[in-house]
Amino acid sequence: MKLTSKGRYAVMALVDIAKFDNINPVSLRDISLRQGISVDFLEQIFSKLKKSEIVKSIRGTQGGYILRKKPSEIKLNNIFDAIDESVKTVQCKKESKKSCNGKSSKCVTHDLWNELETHINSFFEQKSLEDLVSKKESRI
Amino acid sequence: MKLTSKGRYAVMALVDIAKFDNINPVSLRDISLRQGISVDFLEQIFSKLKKSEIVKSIRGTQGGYILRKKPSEIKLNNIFDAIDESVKTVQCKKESKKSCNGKSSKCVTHDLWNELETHINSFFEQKSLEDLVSKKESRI
DNA sequence: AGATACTTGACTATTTTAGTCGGATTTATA
DNA sequence: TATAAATCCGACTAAAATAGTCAAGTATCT
Repeated sequence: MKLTSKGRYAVMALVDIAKFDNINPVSLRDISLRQGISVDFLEQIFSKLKKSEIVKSIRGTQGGYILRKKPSEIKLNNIFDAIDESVKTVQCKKESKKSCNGKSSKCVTHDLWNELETHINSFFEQKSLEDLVSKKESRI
Repeated sequence: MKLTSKGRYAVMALVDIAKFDNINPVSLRDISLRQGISVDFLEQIFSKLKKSEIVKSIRGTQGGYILRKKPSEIKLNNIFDAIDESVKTVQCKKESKKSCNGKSSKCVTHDLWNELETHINSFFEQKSLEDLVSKKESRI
């Protein structure tokens, strides 16, 4: 199991924006320079973040991106969902009851993977951008 | 983040063995038929499980694999470590203090990923094969 | 001897990842 | 109004990882 760059970058970029107020838009170029991520790649990521209404874009000179919500209201799972990088432990989502791996009976570890998925997601659901900006480890 | 087939299969296969006592060896062919995983692929996986001393092999007719320890002593993290499928949230393992993503300062989300890794691993460290064989949800 | 099963290592097709590239549109400002 | 700075959009691609397959060998039981 590993985290993809896209997921890591998305969070890094949003933390970067959150740190610089939510009044002035932050350009991808600035994020690129500060975080060391290519502008082209950031564009791809932000296209999705925008569709999911996590950020708002302002075009033209002096443009950039602004968070649509307060940092405390943006949870990590919102971010991962937006860029389609959510946790996937099993393939059989559609016909979860019928077939699992081509076998007719539910696979022996089916419940386990669901549990794992829930466990990881609970982490993402608790962490917000705010937790990352203020490095106080507010929750314990 | 997603779980690979190799990881999923490894656990499925070991649960399968655990279910059939630890006295008679279980052949890969049997596991293959019951779990729907190709024998060739299982061979790859078991080669590693053997190296990590999770299973013992018995060659020849009526041969197969046996667990080396009690199901309660085989934790999921042992399995994932064995097949080299552990959780990886950051690349910068070696020089964790010096550089992160090519930048000189520690990246803004560095601590976050370590936390995530710890969180996921704690799940793997608690779950043993026994928990999966006896579907009683012993914990809680 | 023959069948069964593990052992080993190389090979491969497909998919995913991690970007890059080109061109278009929008907008502030000089 | 021209220009520069930005977002927007879609196609493209090299490299790596995934998910196996394949072939040939060795050990062991009957």
